[in-house]
Amino acid sequence: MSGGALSRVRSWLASERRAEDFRLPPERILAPQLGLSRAELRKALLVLEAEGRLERKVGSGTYLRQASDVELATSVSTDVNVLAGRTGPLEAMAARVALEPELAQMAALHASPKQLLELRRLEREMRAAPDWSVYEDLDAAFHDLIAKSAGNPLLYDLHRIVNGVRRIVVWQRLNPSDGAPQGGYHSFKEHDDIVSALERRDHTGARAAMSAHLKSTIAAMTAGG
Amino acid sequence: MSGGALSRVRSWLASERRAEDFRLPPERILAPQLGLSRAELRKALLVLEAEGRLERKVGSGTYLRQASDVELATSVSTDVNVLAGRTGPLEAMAARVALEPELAQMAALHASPKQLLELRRLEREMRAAPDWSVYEDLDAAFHDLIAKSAGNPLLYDLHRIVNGVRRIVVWQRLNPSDGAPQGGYHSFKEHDDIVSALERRDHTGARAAMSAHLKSTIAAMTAGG
DNA sequence: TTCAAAAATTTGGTTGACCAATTGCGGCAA
DNA sequence: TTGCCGCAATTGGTCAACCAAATTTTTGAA
Repeated sequence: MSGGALSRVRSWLASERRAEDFRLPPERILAPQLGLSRAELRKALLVLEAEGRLERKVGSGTYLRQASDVELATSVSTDVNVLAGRTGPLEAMAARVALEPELAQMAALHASPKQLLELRRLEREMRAAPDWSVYEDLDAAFHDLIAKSAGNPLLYDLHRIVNGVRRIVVWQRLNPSDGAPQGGYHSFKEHDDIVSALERRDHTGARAAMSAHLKSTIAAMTAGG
Repeated sequence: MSGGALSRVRSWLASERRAEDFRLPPERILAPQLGLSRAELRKALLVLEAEGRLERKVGSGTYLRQASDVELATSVSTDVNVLAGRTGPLEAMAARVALEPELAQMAALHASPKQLLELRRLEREMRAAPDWSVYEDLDAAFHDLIAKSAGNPLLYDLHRIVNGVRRIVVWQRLNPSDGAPQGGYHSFKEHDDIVSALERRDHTGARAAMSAHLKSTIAAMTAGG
């Protein structure tokens, strides 16, 4: 299926806004209206049903689900590759600057002792990473655990999207022959500062340490580092 | 298609982890392995392809795409109803507190003159809203436009998810007989302050005005307002 | 023996016929 | 007149046959 049928059905849905219990015309009628074969239409409907956008009942019809609310977000692509494709490194960083200081602040208040131990362990393993790919895995896990420790499920989900996008953007720039981060790599001390602030339960310190870390990362990126 | 075929294929993929260029067995071979008809398997593969998980090439085969990165985000639920179901009002506000001051700051730098005129128009219409449902529509559009004006596609997408969740959470609390916002409603002045700062291109002022607006909203919520 | 073109095979994609589930209408009994 | 049941029509779902694209093998010429 080319994306054509799916986008055509989406466009049609957007132009045919109805109440949330809107019943679509039968497939055999809608398909020719949209210039599609019934099979093509069915594929698009299948994807939309899997997205939770529609409900299809044999013998009854196909119904739109809670259109006004679902539309608001279902047009948001969570295909991380698509998001990464339209996100530059600095844009990804801007999203991190928005989310991660807030998450660090919340983590200082909510992290469990076990989570703090794990963060300290990850911080140490990053210093010993044998190459950049291992370092990046550990770095993503480090930031993911901070986000999880914050205790806000919605913010955690948003962070996971951003973390996924960021990883793809970073992988596009990594040269596998670049070896490993050296001992003076700026992030090592910054990660230490973050974990120390979390351990002290210093929420403003944790926020400041995370902001400093991200700004330092942006500076290194814009310096071509 | 019951969810059975799709989840069966997902489980099989999870147990058969391979390198990112993993080529799946041909449909005619994999279907009987999974106890599915070829048609059932094809529907599951279609959904997974739409999610960006797979790439299917006629005459060549079906390939897994960047599993380690895609997995990071595909387990994130973007069904706004599901997200709303596990998000309380204060948690939704925490997500807004993280995102919207940053977006307001960026909007002050990037908004077009046309977008500023539209924001001013929305701000005025909100003062005249005949009931809460109209007010909420305008309010969502107001915040959506600020997010769009910021010029960062990833942050805009994140905001749309949050805005969708927030709308559902708010609708659960709205009593339709509550009438309309009164003339002294705190948000009226706060929206004015935000738009004024944007018009002045005052990015720190815009950030502060948005923060104040959100804190005021939280205070009203926790006071039972 | 090697290389290029043609043929055969393999793979995912489409189609019309038919199947399964639901709805609505008409007829009949109380 | 009302309620229930059976049947036909309608709706989405499945299937085997066939189609389109890519890959592999075979053939023929140099």
